[in-house]
Parts: sequence; C-alpha cells; structure tokens
Amino acid sequence: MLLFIHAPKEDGEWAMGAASRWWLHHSIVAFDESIRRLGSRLIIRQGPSLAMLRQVIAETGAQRIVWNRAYEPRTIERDKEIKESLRQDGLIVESFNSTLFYEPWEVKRAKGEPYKVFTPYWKALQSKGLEHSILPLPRSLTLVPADMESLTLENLELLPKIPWDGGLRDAWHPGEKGALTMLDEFLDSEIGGYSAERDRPDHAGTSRLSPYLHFGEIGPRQVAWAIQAKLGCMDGNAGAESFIRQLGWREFAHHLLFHFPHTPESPLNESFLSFRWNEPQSQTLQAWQTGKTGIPLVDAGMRELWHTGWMHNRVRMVAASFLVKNLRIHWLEGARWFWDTLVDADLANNTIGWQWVAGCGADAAPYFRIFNPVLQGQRFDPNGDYVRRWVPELAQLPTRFIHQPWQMPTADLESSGVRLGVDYPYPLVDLKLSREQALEAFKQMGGRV
DNA sequence: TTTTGAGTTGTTCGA
DNA sequence: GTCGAACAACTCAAA
Repeated sequence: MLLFIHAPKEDGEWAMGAASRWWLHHSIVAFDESIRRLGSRLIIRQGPSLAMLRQVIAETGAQRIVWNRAYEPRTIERDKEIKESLRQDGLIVESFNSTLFYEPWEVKRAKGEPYKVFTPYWKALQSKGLEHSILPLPRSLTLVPADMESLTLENLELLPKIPWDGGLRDAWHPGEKGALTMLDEFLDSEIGGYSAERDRPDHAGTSRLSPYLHFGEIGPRQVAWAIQAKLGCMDGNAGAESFIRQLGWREFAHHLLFHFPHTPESPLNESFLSFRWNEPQSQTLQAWQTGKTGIPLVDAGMRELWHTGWMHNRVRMVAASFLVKNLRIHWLEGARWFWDTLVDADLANNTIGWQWVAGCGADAAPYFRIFNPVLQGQRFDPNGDYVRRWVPELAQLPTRFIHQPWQMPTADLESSGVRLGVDYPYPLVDLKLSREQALEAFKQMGGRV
C-alpha cells in the first residue's frame, strides 16, 4: 500500500514554497493516476509523520515499512527517529536510495573526510562507476480496502488561493510521464552541443529536468541509463559528458549539505560571517524580486521565474550576482525568494548555488569574479530574444541597446516606445560603481576573522 | 609532514 | 577585434 503523509510543520524554516507546493499537488495527482492503473490507490493523510504512520499501521496490520530517503537535515533527523521508533514497535523498516548515484557518505577521501571541491569529488565518484540498471514497473499493487480512509488532495490546500499559477500550468507537466517526455525531447535534440547550448537562455538547450529530479519523478541513474541507451556509450560525447557532470553537481550539492548541514543559513567559509552586507531596503529587494531593476537580463530572468517557476541557469547566476554583488544584499534573501518561487527549489542545490555566487562556498569563486549583466547578455543572449520575450516593453529596442537601454539617446529610446523611468526603470545602481564598491567590501573582509 | 598543483560558469585593461 | 595578464590569497587534495 502506498501512503503520502503531509507534514509541512516538520520542515521548519524550509517548508515548501508556493511554487513547489503547486508542483507537489500535481505530482501527487499524477502519481495516484499511475497507481490506479495498477489497481490500487494512494492513501493521503495529514499530521505528524510518526503518529500518522502508526495509525495506518494499526488500520492495516502492516509489518514492513519502506521509503526512499530524502537528505535535508531535518528530514534525516525525523526519518531516523521514525525508523528507530517503528523498529522498537517490532516492525521491519527499511529505507533506500533512489535519488542519487551514491549516498552522500559513500564518496569520501582517503581519511574518510568529505570533499569540499567538486573536481576531485567528481573523479572519485566516477571511479566508483555510474553503472545502473532500471527495474521494471510492478505488474500490480496491493488492493486497498474500499473503506480505507484517505484525505483528498484538496484537503492539503497545496494550490494557491489566488490563481497565479497559469504560467506554471503552461510551462510544466508534473509527474513521471512529464519527466520522461522531457527527457525524450532533450535526448532527441542535439545533445552533442549541450556544453555551449546550455548557456543560451534564448535557446531551449537545457534539459529542464530539475523539478522532476527534485520530486523524484525521475532519477539520475535513470537519466544516465537513457543517455547510454541512446548513444550506445557515454565516452567521447562532450555534450553528454557535460550534462552528466551537471548531475554530478547535483550529487555534490547533496554531499555538501549532508556533511555541512548548517549551510542553508550559514556560510561554509566562515570569514564571510564578518562581511558587511547592505541592509536590504524593501523597495530595492522588491524591485529585484519583481524584475524591475532596470537591468534587462536580470529583469528578464526574474520575470521568467515569477511566470514559470523556473529560470535558466546562466541567468540565475547573473540575477543572483546582481543581488549579492551589485546590490550587496545578503544571499539568504535571494535564497529565500528562489525557495518560494522555483518549482525546482531544492535545499542542497539552492544552498550550493547561492553560496557559490556569494563566494562563501568551500570552493569559493574569487571575490573579483563579478558578473557584468550587460556583457553576459551580449554574450549569451546576443540577439536579445530572451530579454524581448520577458521584458516586452523593451521589445522594440535595437539589439545594440537591448541589454543597456540607459546608454541609448533619449530621442531614439522614445522612437522605440520607451521612456526610461516611466515605461522601464533606470538601473537601480550604476554597474561600474557598485562593482568597485563590492570589490572594496570583499577586500576589507579578507584576512580578518 | 611537506610540497605541489589546482580550483564550474569573469572582467577589465592595455598592447 | 583579439589576446594575455592581472586581479589575492587561500584552501583543498593527494602524492
């Protein structure tokens, strides 16, 4: 019998954000449908996990409880307690790894210590092998008695009360079927060009599998298996290798979160505890969140996020860098906003990403590595298609100015239908000046602590 | 223990 | 337009 227990209170500070809850709802719908096709149905309960489990165990006389592991610090703690308690009750309790190539504790250095640098980690993992096999679907599932109680999905109130989710509905089909379709489409596209194409927000060069991976609707081993099946072998295909490497980063993020469970809130590199962030002005933060910073690429990304629950990876870096370096607002503010708005919000990935951009992760980017959103736009959205799509008020600008409208003569701007400060904001900060100030602030931090 | 080489994703400046 | 150097110093990992 398959059971879903909704226990958001147990997730504490990092309880699912609104976009993730939307995904979860539809994911459960899809899951239940596939279970029903196998002659069963999903039982849904709400409340403290252990108590709810015991209730269902009492109702069914279940003797063996199994689940796939999740790796957020609080989840690990909770599941450990549940496992011990149920074992004391005399039950057989087992958990499995379904979401990673290897457990976070299985990849380690000679002395048993965790890795803090990706490349050696990835080499070590690869030398263990990415072999994998895919088990077939079960032919059938145990019938659930007709009178067995279950909440409806609506009872969980996962969907937004105000219908802001139209953009999400257009962009995504949560569930295993959606995942497999997405994977097929990705593999049918030219994966050989992935390493360059993945940087182009104006193209559809990425897999878009992140939310499916997060919710366990597809797993990295399954993806690796499919790639191998498609290509015959993985070696020698630069695009495929580069893509698998991204799965490696996901894996590494889980490794780090497991070994350094304080990092969702606190910098791994402790010198950053003394960094002087700007006090976030709600107006400034809001301009960033709503895509009104006056920097086209940043705004395009933030609007794509708001509209679809997802943002292209390259643009995530640029938008995050702008918040953390140019506005010098604490990366946690950004992490929390992404947490609420991303359908692929994942504590491990979100943490490693924001700490990398802020430069406070273990393998810190040099402090002087500050993205210039104009250059990044010209390089990775050379025709401005991405900006025009998400910032339509700039659509008529000539390509030369699409990433820097403030450089355009006022008269020309107006003939493109843009009055700066009216139709589209002036830049929130001067890019050059704020860059220099950030460099200065990072320099001041260095050496102390 | 000491040493050595390396570390996702950049930008700017000057030749 | 292109190219290489400078931008700091530190920590990690492995030999």
